[in-house]
Amino acid sequence: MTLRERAAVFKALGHPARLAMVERLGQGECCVCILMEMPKLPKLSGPTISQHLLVLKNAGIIADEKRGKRIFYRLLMPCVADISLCVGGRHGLTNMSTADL
Amino acid sequence: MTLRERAAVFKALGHPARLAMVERLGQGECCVCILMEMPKLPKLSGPTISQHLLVLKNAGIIADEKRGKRIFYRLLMPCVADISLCVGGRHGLTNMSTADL
DNA sequence: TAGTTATTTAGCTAAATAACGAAATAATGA
DNA sequence: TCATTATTTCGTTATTTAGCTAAATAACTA
Repeated sequence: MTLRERAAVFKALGHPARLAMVERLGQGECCVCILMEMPKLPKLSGPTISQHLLVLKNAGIIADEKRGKRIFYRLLMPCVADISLCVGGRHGLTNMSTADL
Repeated sequence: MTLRERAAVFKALGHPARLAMVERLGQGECCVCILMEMPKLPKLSGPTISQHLLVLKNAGIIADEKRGKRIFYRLLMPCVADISLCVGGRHGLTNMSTADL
């Protein structure tokens, strides 16, 4: 993975709406309809949410799958959910676990 | 640390030049003059480098200190250097060490 | 003091991003 | 088949970002 590609991953995470989505997806896959109702953020329109999801998908962070009328997204890089802990908390990764949430 | 602040950290890391600088600073502090000569990137002008460093500083990722004629930068969040490993490599953080470079 | 080196600040332009509403697509249910 | 629901695509606008050159600042050296 090149420097450029790594930077693209961080860039994709560099928006509050997208980071919130990724943190939510860290708990397990969910459909767009759920992501559209996350209370963490000022309510964004459907199209805007959709665009943000596309950005994350293009960076290789998430993948989508259609099931019936809905589209479900899931995290392809589980570590990015942990990264938020690292950045948000003590500044070292060693001995970190999800219990630190 | 709020969602917004965490996102700001990722945003700051989301440019190849800045990510390269952070990865370099992960090996220890250095002055701007060194960062300006990193071979990893297409050569950027001094002012451009300076602006990138300011972005990293505003995000709380690095700090500067003047010593004589030079200004030295160092990493305030050592974990961000490790993050690059996580994103670039296998997608989990457990058992990661610098040997994985 | 004047000159040199290292770095930042200011001012600008071009390109990228974020957001929206309207329209399109796709799957289901009546 | 027609309407409904879930989501994306399109077209537009406002804002932000990345890069440059020129000028300013700060610390050393002759």
